[in-house]
Amino acid sequence: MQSRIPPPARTGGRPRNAAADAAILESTRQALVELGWSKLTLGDVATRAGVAKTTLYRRWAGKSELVVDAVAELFDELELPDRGSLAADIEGVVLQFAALLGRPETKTALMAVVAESTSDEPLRERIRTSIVDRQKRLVLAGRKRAQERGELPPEPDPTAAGLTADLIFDVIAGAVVHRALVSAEPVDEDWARRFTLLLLGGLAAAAAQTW
Amino acid sequence: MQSRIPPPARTGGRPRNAAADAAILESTRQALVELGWSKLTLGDVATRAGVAKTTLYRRWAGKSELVVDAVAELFDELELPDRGSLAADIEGVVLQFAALLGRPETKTALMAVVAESTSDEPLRERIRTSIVDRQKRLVLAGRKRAQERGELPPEPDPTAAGLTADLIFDVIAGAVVHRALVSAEPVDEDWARRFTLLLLGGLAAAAAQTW
DNA sequence: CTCTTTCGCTACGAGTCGTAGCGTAACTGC
DNA sequence: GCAGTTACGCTACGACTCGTAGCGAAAGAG
Repeated sequence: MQSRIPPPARTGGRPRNAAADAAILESTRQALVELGWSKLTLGDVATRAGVAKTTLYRRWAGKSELVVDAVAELFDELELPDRGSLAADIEGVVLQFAALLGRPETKTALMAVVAESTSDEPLRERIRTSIVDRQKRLVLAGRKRAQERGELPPEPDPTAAGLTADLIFDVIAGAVVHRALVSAEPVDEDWARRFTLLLLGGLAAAAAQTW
Repeated sequence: MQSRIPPPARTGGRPRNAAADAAILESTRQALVELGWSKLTLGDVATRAGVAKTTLYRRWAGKSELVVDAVAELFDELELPDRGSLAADIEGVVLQFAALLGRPETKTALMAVVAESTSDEPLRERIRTSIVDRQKRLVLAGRKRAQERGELPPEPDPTAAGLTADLIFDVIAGAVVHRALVSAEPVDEDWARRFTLLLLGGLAAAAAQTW
């Protein structure tokens, strides 16, 4: 599940040190904070984790795979508490994304691995399952909840529903990422409120508030 | 304007070869296509451009700065033809962004330099003025045009108007980037149409179409 | 006790980085 | 012209990182 290079799964032999995995991933995050993506070296991570460099290469294929696993763990924390309304739930999602993207280790790592993935299909798939899908869960959960509340109509056509969900996910995640990393402006409660207003009601609603 | 390291601007001395600048930037884009960001080396770019490696270092501080300039030139092409309505103009912006992000050289470079900029403030500012602001122009022009058409109300408060413009820009650019690079799905006319519908009318309008 | 796998360690060739030093080329002002 | 100044191409260099190979020792299974 975690290691890119799985143990041979045969019987017998010395088992892998599971604690080393945790130490390596934690050291990776720490190195990301202190050095950033580009200056992070696997040799340095190995030293921090107290393992040999060769052990690292026996478990992960390279820097990208290791970093994806290291930051993916942070996305496990994502949840979507029921805040009572669709608008409040959206703000909750936005603020959770923002909190994760605010961490220095995710800031520098996420964009870098996505950049790598543009010419590495297996890596892209790895990112999708380890990180992206864990975010998308929240969107799907929020929509389901809104439908149960009657805030959104049910969906007869599952194909169209999937397309719309993908669209909404790209809009939410994309906007937060762009705001946080490209514009480099804070994603605070005020911004989340205005974004939610725009998403729910469109440009007309946003205009009614601020113009 | 282009070179990160400006010529001393004093009188006398041999002038810089301007043609070399163009050759270097073109070679950089070519190398990005063939090698991608991570495998691109300055030595390789210098060889392609037919200049010495030292010349490259005399003009640019490093890989990030060079690549930013190389891809920034592509963003000069951005324009916003009047398509007659706000909706059509938005679709035009989306498709123009998508066309740029579809190029392999921008695909791999944009995310990488943004990742670098998370721990390099001057680089971030450079990206802002060279790339981001050239995109934002289109959003501002589209809004102005829509106001002249009467599709959007005028804006008395310039501060609030600026905040809203920033918000809309993050939503549009973020969604397109996320769709194209993270989700790795095509940004075609169909997607652009559905996105525009969502942006103009909000979730309710999107639901009315597909649910 | 044997077989199997992992681990830490050392060492290595290959490649990249960014810079220094040198001689030459190109342009300006006297 | 001629001196002063800057850009250029070239070579060479130490420092660093990469990913791997080889070794002996450790830890479990049967």
